[in-house]
Amino acid sequence: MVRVRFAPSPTGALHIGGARTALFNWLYARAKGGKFILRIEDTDKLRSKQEFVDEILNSLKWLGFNWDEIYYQSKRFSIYHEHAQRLLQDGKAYKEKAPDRPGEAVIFKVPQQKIKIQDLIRGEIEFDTSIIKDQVLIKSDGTPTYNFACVVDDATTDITHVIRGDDHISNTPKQALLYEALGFTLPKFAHLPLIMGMEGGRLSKRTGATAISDYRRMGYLPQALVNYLLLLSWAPGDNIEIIDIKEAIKLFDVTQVNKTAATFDLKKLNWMNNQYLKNEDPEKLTDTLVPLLAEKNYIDTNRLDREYLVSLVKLFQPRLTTITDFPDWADFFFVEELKIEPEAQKKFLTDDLSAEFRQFIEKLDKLEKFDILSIEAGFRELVRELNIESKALIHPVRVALTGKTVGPGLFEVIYYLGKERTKKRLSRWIKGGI
RNA sequence: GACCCCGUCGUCUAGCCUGGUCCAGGACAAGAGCUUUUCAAGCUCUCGACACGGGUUCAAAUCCCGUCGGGGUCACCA
Repeated sequence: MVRVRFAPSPTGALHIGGARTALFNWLYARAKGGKFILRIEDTDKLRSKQEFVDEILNSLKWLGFNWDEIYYQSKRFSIYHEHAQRLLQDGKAYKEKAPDRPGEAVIFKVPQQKIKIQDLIRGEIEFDTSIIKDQVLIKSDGTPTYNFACVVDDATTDITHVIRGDDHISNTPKQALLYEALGFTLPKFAHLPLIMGMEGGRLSKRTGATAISDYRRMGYLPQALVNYLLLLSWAPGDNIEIIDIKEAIKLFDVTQVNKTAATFDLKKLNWMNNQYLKNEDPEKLTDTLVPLLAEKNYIDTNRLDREYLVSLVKLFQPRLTTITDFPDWADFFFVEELKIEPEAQKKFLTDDLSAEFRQFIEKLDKLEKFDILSIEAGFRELVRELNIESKALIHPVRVALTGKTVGPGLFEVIYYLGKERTKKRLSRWIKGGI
């Protein structure tokens, strides 16, 4: 049975690169009907933090990567010592006391040989281990080193496929030597290309947000982020780009993953997010929006007109790049003190439109039905009477009502704003009032 | 520096393994237009790449070699 693992170190948040590694492991496990195992590499007591463990686990859950087993390296120290002892007894390792350190370290005698690694993605990679110096297995404070703990864990938890970042290629010969020395069978390896930042080099905080939780906070949908990550170094074929995870499980094949490092492109992620957002169930979208709106005091969750809120969400849905665009763009529906963008006011509300606005209000008052079609009919009629272009009045009215030059169709805006609020906002620009 | 990995439009990629159907296809971005009530969406179009040089071959993006370029690793970090 296929058993893969994702082994983050809780010294920081789960980032884009880690998430992609987790995704490919998870996909492989699901595709093969195997197990996806999580291993928390918390041997570094100083840098590992519980908050990061929580953060990583939450991000993984949010992305939908459910795991079948979880291990903590900090709870397995006796296992590492046991295996180190074996190597000591076999004469494959020795102890050494460094002058400036308290205890003794266990060090692996690295055999000098040529070693060939079969990589599922890259094929055969050959190394000459004579340039590798003896490796510390157990540090003088008793904690295992990364390479040692990694090998012992992968072997004792029956990992069949090690799918990890490219940056581990040079660890592979060291680990292979340890497998041999310990008498373990070598798993299969697949080294994923790294994800680079737009400026070249590894994706880093300088280049933009790297933590998955940041993307969540910024209003990205987990499906969109996963879909985007999926397209980095892998393609489902047939020019498919938007693909749901179930379909991806069917099509995924590690051996078809690219060898080339991919650059993280926020613009494409944004496009992807919009694609998912406009097809998202409005009810669900409303659910995620409610806490955000409550936080801004835009709504009172105790007396919420949900149906009304859902219609507002639908109004903006095809335009959203991120979820958080909604509170920013739809603010005028929720606040009584309308903020008018200075630029917008300058552009469309400098001329005196008292007469036009007054007549529009009269039209609205005369409407038999206050619905979108009637509002538009009334508006068109007025424009005809005034003998002006529609847009000559549409733009100023939009700014007066929303404070912005961009937004949904004006007649929908008026309908959902309601007659009273519409009149009130227009009358502000009428000299001498209504 | 040594060792290892990689090199198709600005970016993500298809094609490469199994040479010809590729004067290289799709997507994002950019630009133009349609629609129009702004923006977004949608639709149409444009721009744009096989890193370079040698081979092999009737034929190379595809196979081989070299060069150059990019990246990674060289810790008692993980």
